[in-house]
Amino acid sequence: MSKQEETRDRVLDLVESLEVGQPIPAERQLATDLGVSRLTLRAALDDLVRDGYLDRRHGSGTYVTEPKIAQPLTLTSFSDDMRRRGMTPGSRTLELTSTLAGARLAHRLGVSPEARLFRVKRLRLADSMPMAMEILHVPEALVPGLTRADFEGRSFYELLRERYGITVASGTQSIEPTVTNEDESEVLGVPLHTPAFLFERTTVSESGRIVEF
Amino acid sequence: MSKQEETRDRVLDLVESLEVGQPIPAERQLATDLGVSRLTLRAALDDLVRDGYLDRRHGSGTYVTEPKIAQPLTLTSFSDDMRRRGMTPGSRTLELTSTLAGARLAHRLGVSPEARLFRVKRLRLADSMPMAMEILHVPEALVPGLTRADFEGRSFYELLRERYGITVASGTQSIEPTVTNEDESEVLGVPLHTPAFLFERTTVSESGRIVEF
DNA sequence: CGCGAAAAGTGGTATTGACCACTTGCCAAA
DNA sequence: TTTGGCAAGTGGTCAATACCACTTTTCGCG
Repeated sequence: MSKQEETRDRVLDLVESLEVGQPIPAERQLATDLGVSRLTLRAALDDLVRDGYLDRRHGSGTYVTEPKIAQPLTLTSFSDDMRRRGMTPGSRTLELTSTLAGARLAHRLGVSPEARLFRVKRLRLADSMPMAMEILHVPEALVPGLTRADFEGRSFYELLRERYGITVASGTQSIEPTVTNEDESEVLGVPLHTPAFLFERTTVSESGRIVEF
Repeated sequence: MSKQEETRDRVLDLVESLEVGQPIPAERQLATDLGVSRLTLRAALDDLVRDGYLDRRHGSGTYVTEPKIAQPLTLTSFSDDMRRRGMTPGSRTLELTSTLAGARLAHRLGVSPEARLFRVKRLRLADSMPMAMEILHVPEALVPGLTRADFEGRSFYELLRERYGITVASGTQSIEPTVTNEDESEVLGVPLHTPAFLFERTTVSESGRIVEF
């Protein structure tokens, strides 16, 4: 964890504790508060601005932006979406690990930071062409005994319903532009820094439990 | 012109004078050579790496990459391309100015740096939706008396043929990913830093003259 | 009281110096 | 000759400082 990344997270915590439209402390002030140089802080802020959390105004200050909502997309699975476009969906599971939730994810999922989560990294295919990379976080308690094979050839939502009796009730999805990093470029087979979209989805089950992030 | 941009251009000149695969001087060396700080130089190099001119290798050096060729796209105009996709093409001319060629453009177009060029900035539409922004550079000598209206409602290639008797013989096009800057975001009506593709096209007329960049 | 200039505070950029992480190639020891 | 480690050179990161450009606020002058 580089100092810049650590700073980014610390600032993000601060940002989320503020109201939308409120300014964050000045760069010089915040840098000394966090014990880092202004350069490092600025690099961290650059990230947050790029990710849409903050808005810089030269000569004025840096402000918390409204949460990115984008389009309130209809809640569909990737599988459905691709089929509608006349393509054959598929997926390949790159990684299925068990991790601790940690502060951020725990907050978003509404579980204890010590709760264990499945972290699933999937490559989504359309007509056998890599289309997207997906990272799911699901509390282990909700889907005990999940295995890698469970993800092949079916929608995750179907799996939830048929095997665990969990019906998806609602969800919100945000979408933001980004560019692929090295790892992503490799698995997707595209050049470095190919533009891509980052989807962030939170799904709530019928029983009110947050299922997926 | 900020120092960083100026540095970028100077390095780009250097890069284009080197063979593909050759390393450029070390950052510390190059920075003192150009009389700028290493940080400034690095910011310039970041740009060039992002644009695909250079490849950094930690602990080894920074190397000139192969020229971006992408797909040897079939030579089509935007108009044709859109029609093939079942959309109605259109364009809006945002800007039509007369400029001096300058060193870089002169080299690419094979004209004198003092030659005057038309600089045409067009917004390309598909079914009235902004799809792309296009900047053309055409030597004035080739298309005397070009006006803004000439660009509306027809392909630029058709215009060349019908009015000036210039038939496009061949062309090369490269494509690279980028994100929109502030100006582009505004005219295209998309959020800042939306991923986009940057097309770079050089067109050669039947008589061997380079027409467009 | 109104208004314009100045001042203070903000982000934007650049410099210098230092240290770390990684790669490469040389050279001595086996 | 082979091999291991070490040293030099590279890009990657961070700190401290300074100055510039812009915005907002303040305050004095009319």
